Amino acid sequence: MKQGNRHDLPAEPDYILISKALEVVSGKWRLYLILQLGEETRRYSQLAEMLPSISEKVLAGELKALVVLGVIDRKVYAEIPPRVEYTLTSKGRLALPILRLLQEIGRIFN
Amino acid sequence: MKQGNRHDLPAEPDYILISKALEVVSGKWRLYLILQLGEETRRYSQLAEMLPSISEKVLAGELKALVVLGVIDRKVYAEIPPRVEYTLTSKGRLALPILRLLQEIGRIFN
DNA sequence: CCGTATCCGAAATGATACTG
DNA sequence: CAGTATCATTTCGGATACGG
Repeated sequence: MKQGNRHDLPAEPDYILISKALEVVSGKWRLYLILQLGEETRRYSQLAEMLPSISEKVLAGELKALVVLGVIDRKVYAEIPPRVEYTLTSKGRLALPILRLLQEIGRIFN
Repeated sequence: MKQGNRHDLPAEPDYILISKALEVVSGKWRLYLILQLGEETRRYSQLAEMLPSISEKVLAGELKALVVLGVIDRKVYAEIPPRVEYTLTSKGRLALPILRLLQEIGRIFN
């Protein structure tokens, strides 16, 4: 009979976790958006300038998705004209170093 | 006037690198495929079993894309019946630890 | 055994005009 | 300023049948 099955599974990849990770980075702009934001706080218009060729619909949609995922926070100021600021959440800051490492992958295969 | 502009750019994310990195991981199955393969050598049919719900067209397409990217090697044996084996390239093995880290991102946002 | 060819529907992306 | 609404276009994933 089997005894002591520590290490029985050779760290089999978990599709659920991978899908969730891909939600965070996937899309043409999502990862780039997170990396551009970094530890800073940025207004909507600043982000729009940083990603020159993204359409408004897509930018707004990606930001909304990242808020829902818990990657970024959205703070609205009741001013005129309106001001909306985006910042990484604590989870987002936790993930940031790993996401920065992903750029190394790009370097490897370039 | 400005002097000594080392570090003028605060490590601005490079869209080219990021795109390349996303090519490696993106798609519903690509990252999962790499992680399942790991350091092993696997036949086409073995990979097909590991990803039960992937269609043949997509599996063949993803494998071909990963070969072109330089992530995996494809080795054909002139036997009957034919045998085709896939293995990570040296670049692929270099990238593997980072790709495994990506699963942690999934854990963070679960 | 290891794919390719074809077709289809769904999803992602984008251009543009408009609004609180 | 910070988005939403609408429509057009492109890309993706999947089912299935067939080929070397």
